[in-house]
Amino acid sequence: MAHWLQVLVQTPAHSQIAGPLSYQSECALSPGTLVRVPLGKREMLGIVWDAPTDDSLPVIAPDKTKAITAALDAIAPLSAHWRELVSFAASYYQRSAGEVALAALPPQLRDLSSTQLARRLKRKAGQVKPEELQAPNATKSVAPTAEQTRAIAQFDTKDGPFLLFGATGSGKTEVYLHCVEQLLAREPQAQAMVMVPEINLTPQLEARFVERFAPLYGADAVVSLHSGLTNPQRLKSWLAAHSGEARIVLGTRMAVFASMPALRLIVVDEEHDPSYKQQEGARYSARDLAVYRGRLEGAKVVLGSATPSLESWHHSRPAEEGGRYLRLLMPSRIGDGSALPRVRRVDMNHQPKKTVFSPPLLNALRERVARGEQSMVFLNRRGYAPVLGCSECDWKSECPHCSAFRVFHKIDRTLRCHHCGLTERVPRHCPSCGNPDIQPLGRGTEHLEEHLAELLADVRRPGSANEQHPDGQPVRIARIDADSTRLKGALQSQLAQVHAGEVDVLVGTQMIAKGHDFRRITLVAAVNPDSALFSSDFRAPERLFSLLMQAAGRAGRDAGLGGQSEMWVQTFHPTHPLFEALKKHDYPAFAAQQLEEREQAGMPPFSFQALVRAEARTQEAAQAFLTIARETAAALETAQQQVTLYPAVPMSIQRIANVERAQMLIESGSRVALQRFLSDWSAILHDTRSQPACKGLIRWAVDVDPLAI
DNA sequence: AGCACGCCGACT
DNA sequence: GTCGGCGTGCTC
Repeated sequence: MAHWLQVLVQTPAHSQIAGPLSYQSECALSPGTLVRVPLGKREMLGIVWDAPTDDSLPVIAPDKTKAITAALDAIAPLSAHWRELVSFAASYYQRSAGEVALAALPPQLRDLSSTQLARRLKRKAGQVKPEELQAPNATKSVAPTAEQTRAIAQFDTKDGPFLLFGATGSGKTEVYLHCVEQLLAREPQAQAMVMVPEINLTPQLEARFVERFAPLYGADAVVSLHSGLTNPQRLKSWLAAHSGEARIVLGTRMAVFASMPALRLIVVDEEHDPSYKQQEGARYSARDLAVYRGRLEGAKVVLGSATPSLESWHHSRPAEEGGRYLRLLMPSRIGDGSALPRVRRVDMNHQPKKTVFSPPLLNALRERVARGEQSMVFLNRRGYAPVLGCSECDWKSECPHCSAFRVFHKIDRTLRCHHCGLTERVPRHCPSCGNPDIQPLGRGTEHLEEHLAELLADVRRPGSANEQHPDGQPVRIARIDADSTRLKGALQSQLAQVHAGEVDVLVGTQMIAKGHDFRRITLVAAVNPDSALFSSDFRAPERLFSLLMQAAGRAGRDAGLGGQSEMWVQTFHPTHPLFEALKKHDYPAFAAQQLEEREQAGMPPFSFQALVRAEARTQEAAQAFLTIARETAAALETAQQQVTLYPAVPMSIQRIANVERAQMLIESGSRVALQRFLSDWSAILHDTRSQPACKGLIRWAVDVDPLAI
């Protein structure tokens, strides 16, 4: 007796087969079971999916169906909750369920045959677990502050979702630890998930959770899930989470899809961070899915940030005004001496032209070096100069394959395109007119590092008696950016140098603003943050404010030095509301002002957006695809209802690696209306591809709730 | 996406 | 005469 099964496989986004495929099986298999199925000439991993409720099966000719190759029944079926999460994500972000489901599983599960997998699981089961756990005597939990206690008490008595709005250094991690601890103690099976935005932040988080929970539940109770793991490690973590053996899963955005049978708490740390939005394939927001999943599974959700996303802040307005999240406030830094740093604005209109380091900032830096304190200088542009130009003709270092300039890297005398990767040696003469005088235009971190070394060459840091320089040693400057940390482990070792006090001034990109706890830094300077103030991206101010607040949070974390710590901002617009709010460390004021602007302009969170992006050989083909899809959409009933389709436009970087890019914005005041339209429209989008005018189209994709437009 | 089939240039 | 270029088309 053969059974019909609906099976999801990793069907490519643009293939015609989007839904589950029909297979036959000797025995009935419950939904969620992993299977291996033949597809064309290949054998693939599949997941038995729920049959459609209207039992119109099979839709496909019975003689075309094949039998499944094997059922991987050594692994428990994925739960109904997990399947619902996948189905929701697929439909919300306009991708096939198969793509979302299979991408959410550890890659090795796809690669291993059923026998290989069985072997692996057996080996795992054979491992002996330590019988006795260490007595929890080592748990040296510090007494929580009054603010932490209040936040924890609210977490305990309310359902959430919660927005934990806590200043940098207010001890948010301690609150997470407490919430997790209480929850796991109360229920013997309960599991918790804690997400962080970046892989770089997982080691220190893991250390804290292991320190706290390994004595209570064993070392295997805490696992990590992120793309830095090897495939076997990832499979191991995934299986531990899936079996319930792991009580705590730490990870990056991919962790939101971890299979956890008894999930009771999801923490999203630094919830405002753009890294939570996947930027390829299914472009999901792990933060938003965490909230959805929490509601689905009855797990509490805590979003934490010192500078919440305006979406989350808006959602956490008072319930009377329609807020859905509960705001937990922790405004104070821990420790008496460690007040928030004083913010000092330098009006660059009053400085000599082309000044990089204004005299007052330079003096402040010199003083810190002379006192043996550390400073951090921050510029969001790596390389030596963003453009190289000829002084005689109008040649500029344009990339031949992209509509962008190649960046001058003095360190290896190369011109590098940061978009397509093209790297060439810097020409000796202007390639256009032969003039040997080629000038760097603008400044990057490499230049800053070099320039600072010249400016501070005469400063001596305090020497101790046993050193060979009785007058003190010259200043030590280090640079941390994507270039200096390219090699594996380089970031960790560079950070260690800073921590060890072997660096006086640290120059870097936003990489150094995030998360790293530099205790001895007393001055942070943003050299040139103005460009974000007038960016065409309406979220640029939000990102800048968050970045500057985080950078400021790096200063003066050591209680002993906190009193004198400073955040410097060089700007041509010192009275801009963003800097006014920054000076007062007043996120709520900044958010109120931004939300007002957004409401006036009808932008998120007061409207909902989706973007269709097209890539093609020619700009015409990319735009033709979008324009035809837009014109065809007009016939749809749902297109008339509260949905606006804007004309197709070239993307801000129009060409990358000789691929032309265009996009089209869709906006609606109603999330539901937008969703209805998108799902109606997707068939049209797929069909549009075959139009003659779209010849040369390479790919297209929908981005729901895009972060950058 | 893979992996086929399918029809035109430079090689043992 | 073949090896192989990647252009279209299918996969329950």
